[in-house]
Amino acid sequence: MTPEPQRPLRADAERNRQLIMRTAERLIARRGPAVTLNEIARAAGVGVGTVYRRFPDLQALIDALFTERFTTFLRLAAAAGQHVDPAQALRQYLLDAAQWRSEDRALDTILAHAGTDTKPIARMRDELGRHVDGLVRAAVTAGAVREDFASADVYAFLHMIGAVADRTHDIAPGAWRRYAEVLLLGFGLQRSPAAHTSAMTEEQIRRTWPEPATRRSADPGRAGRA
Amino acid sequence: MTPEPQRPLRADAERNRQLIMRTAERLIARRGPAVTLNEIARAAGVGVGTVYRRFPDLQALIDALFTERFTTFLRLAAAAGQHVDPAQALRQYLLDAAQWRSEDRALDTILAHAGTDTKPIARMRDELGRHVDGLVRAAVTAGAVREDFASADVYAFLHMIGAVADRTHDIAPGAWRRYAEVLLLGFGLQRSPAAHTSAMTEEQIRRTWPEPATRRSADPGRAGRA
DNA sequence: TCCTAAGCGGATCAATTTATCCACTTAGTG
DNA sequence: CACTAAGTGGATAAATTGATCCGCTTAGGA
Repeated sequence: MTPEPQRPLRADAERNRQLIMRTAERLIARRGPAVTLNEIARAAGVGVGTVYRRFPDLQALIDALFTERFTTFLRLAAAAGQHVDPAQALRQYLLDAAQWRSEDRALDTILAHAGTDTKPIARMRDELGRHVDGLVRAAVTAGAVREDFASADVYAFLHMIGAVADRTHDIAPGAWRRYAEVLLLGFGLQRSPAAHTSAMTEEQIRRTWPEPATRRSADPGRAGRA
Repeated sequence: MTPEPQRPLRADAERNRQLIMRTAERLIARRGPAVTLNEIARAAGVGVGTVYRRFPDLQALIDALFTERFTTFLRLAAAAGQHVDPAQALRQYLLDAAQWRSEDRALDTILAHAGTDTKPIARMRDELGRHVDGLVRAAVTAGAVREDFASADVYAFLHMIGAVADRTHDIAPGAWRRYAEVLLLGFGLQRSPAAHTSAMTEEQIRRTWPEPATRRSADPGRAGRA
């Protein structure tokens, strides 16, 4: 609930808060939303009480992580916006975000389980929306993408790349780039099939299908909370 | 474990087995891997004992559902193979599988959580692999796709479409088609940008980002069991 | 240095989940 | 129809999880 406490935390408390969040990330990356606050406390080497005092429940912890993540999206969008060439700008945002998405193994769970109805989050979402919209509009106007390209395509792009990245991370780490390239081509944001980012080997495919998993968390883990 | 009992089940038992599986699908589609066998029993209107006798645990139930699903993949691949035109064949498999993937809301969870090490499943996987390989090789030979197109791209395609479909199902049901088209274009399996399958509206985007979710199931729900 | 508000940790309890067991019912063969 | 192997359901034991509470410790201002 409380996004940021008014009185700053005592130094040790703040340290613990960070420790808890970093530990939670690690655990979430490994086990998905099935993690437990008690479990996180143990892994972080602090008492359960310490965790529960700072984060009433797992939801609150995930929301906090979500806010951090969202900030990163904003930063990337702003950075990309610096480019003078609209095509470059859009391409950079897509690729930077994709790269980050492919590296942060906790991101999917965090995005999927964050509560999204709080005021500050709504504000950040609007801001990101504006940034992305700007990038997209500029690129379309400049004729650098197919003319029906829209913001939705940016989000879809990231979801798609994320799906591939999550399933190939341990097997063929760079594999997502191939699909990023294919999508950019399909969107008309890139012309030629680019340097061969080759497909995966037989064995790599086998290990991707179906992908590993953990129980707990509507991983289709979807639906439910909404 | 037991994939198919040797002595056929008594009629009423078989009926209950089906009832349980159909109920489980519904519940999994709605709540992801967070479902409980007791919960399924209640929803199916049978006793817990009945469920546990047939399926020792949730894993067994999911494995059974997985086998059914895999059979469907095989059927689609075989059907697509009938086409004389290799381009048509590959395209049909991709689109049929994608459509099905977008409709079966339980599929992602089932694929993500199935145990994959059993003999019969390995056999089915090999068979599907051969089918898909055949489709891909024929299309490449015919020059209907970019020459570095590989089987891995087929699986990646489905993961990517699945990601979009799962997140837009309730909001913009046909949205996945747009991205299927973009991917086909990017893979060189299709030439022109096709009839405008337009992007989503502002409001639709907002509701997709981030998407709804349920706890439990490493949805990131990933990693863990492997 | 002293004092106290703030923080800490983990024993402990409530709630939920998982899974078993067994007295009762029923399909379906002879 | 009668008999029995097969199946049924749900009360309940065991295990796991979620969350609180409170006596002890400590940061950091006066």
